[in-house]
Amino acid sequence: MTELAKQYEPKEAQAKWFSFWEERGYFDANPPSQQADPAHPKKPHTIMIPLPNVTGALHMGHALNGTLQDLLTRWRRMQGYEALWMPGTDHAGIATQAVVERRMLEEEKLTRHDVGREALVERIWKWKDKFEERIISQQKMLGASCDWRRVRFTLDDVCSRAVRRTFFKFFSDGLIYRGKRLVNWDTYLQTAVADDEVTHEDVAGHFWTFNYPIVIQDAADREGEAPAEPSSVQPALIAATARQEPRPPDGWQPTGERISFSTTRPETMLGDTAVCVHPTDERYTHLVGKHVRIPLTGRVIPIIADALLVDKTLGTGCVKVTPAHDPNDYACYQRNKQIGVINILNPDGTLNEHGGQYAGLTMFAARERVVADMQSLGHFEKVEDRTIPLMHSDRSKTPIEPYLSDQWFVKMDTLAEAAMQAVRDGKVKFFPSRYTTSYMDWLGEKRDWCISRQLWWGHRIPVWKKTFLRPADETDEQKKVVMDALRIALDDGCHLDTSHRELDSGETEMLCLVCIDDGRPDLESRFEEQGFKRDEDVLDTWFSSALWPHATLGWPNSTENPPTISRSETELNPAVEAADFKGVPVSPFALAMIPESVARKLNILPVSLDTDGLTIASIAIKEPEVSKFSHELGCKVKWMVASNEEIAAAIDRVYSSSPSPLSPQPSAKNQVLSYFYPGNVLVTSRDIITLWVARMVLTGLYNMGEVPFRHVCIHPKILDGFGQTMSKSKGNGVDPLDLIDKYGTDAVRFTIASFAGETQDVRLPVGYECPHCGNVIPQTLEHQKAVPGGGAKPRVKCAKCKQSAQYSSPWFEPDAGEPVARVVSERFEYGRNFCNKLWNAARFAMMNLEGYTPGEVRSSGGSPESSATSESSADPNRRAACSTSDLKLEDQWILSRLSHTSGEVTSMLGRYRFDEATRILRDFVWNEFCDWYLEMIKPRLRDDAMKPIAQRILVSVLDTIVRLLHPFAPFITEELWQRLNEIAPVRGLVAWPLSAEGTQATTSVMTAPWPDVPTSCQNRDLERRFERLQETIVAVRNVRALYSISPSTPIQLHIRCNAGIASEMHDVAAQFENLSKALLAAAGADVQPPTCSASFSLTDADVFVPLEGLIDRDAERARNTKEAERLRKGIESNEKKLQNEAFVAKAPPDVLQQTRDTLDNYKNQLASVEAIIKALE
RNA sequence: GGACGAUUAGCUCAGUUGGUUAGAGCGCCACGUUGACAUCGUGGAGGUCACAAGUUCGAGUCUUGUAUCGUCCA
Repeated sequence: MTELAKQYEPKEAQAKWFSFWEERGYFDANPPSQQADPAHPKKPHTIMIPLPNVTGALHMGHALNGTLQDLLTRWRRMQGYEALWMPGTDHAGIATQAVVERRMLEEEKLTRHDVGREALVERIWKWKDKFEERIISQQKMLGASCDWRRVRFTLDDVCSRAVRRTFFKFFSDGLIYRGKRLVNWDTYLQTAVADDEVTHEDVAGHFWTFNYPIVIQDAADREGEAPAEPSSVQPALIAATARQEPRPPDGWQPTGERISFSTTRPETMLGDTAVCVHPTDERYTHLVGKHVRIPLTGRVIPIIADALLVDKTLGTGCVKVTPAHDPNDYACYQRNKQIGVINILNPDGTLNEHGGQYAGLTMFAARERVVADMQSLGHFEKVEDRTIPLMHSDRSKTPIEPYLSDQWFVKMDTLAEAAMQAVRDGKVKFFPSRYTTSYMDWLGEKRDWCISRQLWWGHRIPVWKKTFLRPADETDEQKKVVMDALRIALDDGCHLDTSHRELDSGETEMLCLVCIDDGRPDLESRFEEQGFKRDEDVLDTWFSSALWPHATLGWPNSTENPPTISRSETELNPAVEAADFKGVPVSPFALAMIPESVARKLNILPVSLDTDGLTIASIAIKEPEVSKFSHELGCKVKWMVASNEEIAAAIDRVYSSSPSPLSPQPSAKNQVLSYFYPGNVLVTSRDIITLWVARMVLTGLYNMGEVPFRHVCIHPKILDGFGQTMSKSKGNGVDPLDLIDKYGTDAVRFTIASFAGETQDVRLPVGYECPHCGNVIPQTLEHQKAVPGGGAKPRVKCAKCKQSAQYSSPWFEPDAGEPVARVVSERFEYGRNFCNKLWNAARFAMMNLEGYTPGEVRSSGGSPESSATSESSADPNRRAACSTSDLKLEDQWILSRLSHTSGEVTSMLGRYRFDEATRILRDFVWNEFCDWYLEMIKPRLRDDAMKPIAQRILVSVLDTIVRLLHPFAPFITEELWQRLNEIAPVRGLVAWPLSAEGTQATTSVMTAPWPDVPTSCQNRDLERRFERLQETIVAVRNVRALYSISPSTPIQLHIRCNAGIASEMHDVAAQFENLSKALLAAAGADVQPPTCSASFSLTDADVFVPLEGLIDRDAERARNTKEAERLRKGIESNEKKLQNEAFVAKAPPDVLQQTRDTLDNYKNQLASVEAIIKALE
């Protein structure tokens, strides 16, 4: 047994234990047939990770989210559940494609159209591989106990099948339709983006007022005839230049009257199809039904009345209507279809041919020309400044254009209703419950879900289409061709949908849409041979994430378990030679965290894990790979040449050990799906309740007939020090690895868990640590925003050492070789200090376990049979039973508190009150176990006769603390568990055994049972007596502090109290000496205060400390006078209450009694204090 | 514009069905280090519970309004 270091070294523990757990398969969760005892399967516990995007690295939000899930998973695993935490990542359609496209443009000046669909997708896959590995390695550094064999990706084969089948089911059930809709068009990415993917920003803009001339048809020519309806598109009328006002169509003459309207987007007038007024607006009623001419195009459009679109009190009371480019106008069009729709926009955001002379211009350029031209034509009235809400794409950060296009939709009415009902029925519960509202409100709108995206990265829509032109006089031969084409559709694996449209020519256009099910490539080629073309669009990324809870478990495959990655697959590539490698020293922590797949790819070999007291381990690595390696792991490596012998030995060692492949598990049933579905709890943040949670419930019910999880735990968000949400665009993100590096994983996890209550979001002020002097420089908004301008990287200045340094920022990589001020946050010292306290408490315990013998403690009067075993008779300290009467006050007290604590922690975890659980544990360990129990047993540990029982209680309590803390701080607890196993492999007390199996400690704390300390250990009365002891000792310490009496100077104690208390005081007299160097000189009712003593009045006792020559009578009198004042105030307020008849009449009896008791206590204490004051005069 | 939440010590946050003198961590002040731990110990100072009205014997807690901040949805 080596003595523990004085300080906990997180990196050593982290390096050792993660691979220890993973190699032994502790993270694996298996269906019953693969469990140790298939006849008595464990209960499943399932958590599906909220899949992170492969867009980039993890941030604090992920760290919080992951910590809580791992905590729950480890806790349930210890409780005996087969606990699955399913890992994986999301392809994140738009986000990822946008990142890759942007980078490609910046670095190679290439657009996606330059490289083509296939090449772009290939590039994105490479990006995905890189970030998926990085994300997984980050999660492992956090200690994530996911079943890593089951890691899924939303675009992998398993998930793809689920997507394909779901789409097919939706399609066959008529829940998917294709329609023209006004969508949010991202002109940069050239795709529709969902409402949820746009942000609203107020920007400075203008509000122009123009007018259109009223025109009527030439009365002379058209008398008595209804005016010809102008066709909606009249390109022929578009003039070559706006300087010359285009001629109106034949027969339309201006009346000289004009109608004024205001707009923030003048360029859209090119797509106007009407002018609209309020039906009750008397200023305009005479104009309704008449027409205006758009000066720039000459097009004639009607004046209509619509009560919903127009607010007659705003502006001129008249608005232009551009159905193709404004959501409200589009809604108006749907009520007034006769006005038609003109789309003036190309997908890239430039004007199309309907823009006439403005075609090819961007919307912004067109706006300037339109305003100028309207002005020169005399139709401009005025312009004013105004802030206008402008939608921006969350992905490309460019302005959104409302745009009319063909999209795919899912009908939401019945699906949403089922998802709402599940919550109403209590099948899904939110924690905290208030989040139910946002879920219900959003689903209640039942807005159809636009699922198509014009992207290349994603699940391609499995619909093939072909248009057939069917002449009005269709011949049999023609009909046969069509029917032959369709006949092949009569198959199980596909579903046909047709729609017809009459053309002006009299022909019928028949659009055939064929959706083909998963696993039918034969059908795909048959349709393609018939000239059917697959839809170009891909699905909204939320479509696949909505299926996550069942797709990852292998649905729709009902006959086989989903494939897992066998650990043997991650063996190194044997085609290597020693000469290829160089040794690189890294921390063993980093080494242990190298993802296996990276190790394989980069040919990394662990040369040595022996630390030899240094935090250095070596790996062998191919030289050209070093920079890549450094980048992949986000850690810095220094060169150190390992000897060839060392490397050769490492290669031998690695390759001579034969891999042990997991045997494949054929099964006629997908047990994984049936066993682990539905999940228990989803842990997520509130901003995706609608986008993701609601949709998972919906698809789970639709595909599985069962909700995907019972509980939804919504945790707070971590904000920066200024109360802003952390985001890339704000530059205020914090990399959890910076914090882990500085404080250790356990400290970060424990602190993070302490944030997770149910009330509100939490602020995390951070600073930069000066690399020169270690001083912390608080982060400012300027630091967050600073980006390198012209090459020079921004720097922080240290107020202490006056030097400056580059700092970690999401905006830039600091220059190589530069000292970097990393992000730190004092708040994590909470967790770090606690870990250190725990470490040292355990260190102390283990230093005092010399000669420990396992033993039993029975309740008083318990059967002594086990003490009759052969070995116990020889040595009374060995396996000897002792009864609770042999236990000291402090032993019984700590067991009582431990029972209370373990019960509370379990209860709080069940309610997802992580903050409360950490607080309870910290208070117990620090304020009770360390501050009182350990201090009180020190004398006994030095006494061979007293030692055995103290050691047994100490081991049991420490053992329980380690187990209770394991889900919060896995690494330190494993380290302590292993150390404890060396010195005390058998632990536990009979009254409360380690587990049903016995008292032998498990090989890992991960697999130890969750503590269930019997409530019979609790003793409220004893705790109260203990509190009196504590109070007295605190009072004595108080005296010492007041009179600056050094702790080594012995003092005397005279206690005036009743006989019962006096007897107790004598029982614990040794503790007065131990804890406060105070000798109990006298205790009893007749104790007289010694002259010149400092005095304290406690609830049931008066304490006197004789201080001959030390006492400052004035100070003592002042202090006691102050105390008397305080008591008088208390007496006054309580008397006032009791004099209040209404209070006496209405307050409940217990409150009344409590008030009376308090008053009595105050009065007694005041009497004592007054006596003390008198004695001082 | 709607919904939800927040406002408590210098900072970051707890505070249960209304009921003693409103708590914690950090920071601050004083004292202390041969003995598990200075990432420590002992003691202390520090709050009109955002504001206003109401309900109640009694309000940090319940109601209404105001202000400020945040998030989500329009």
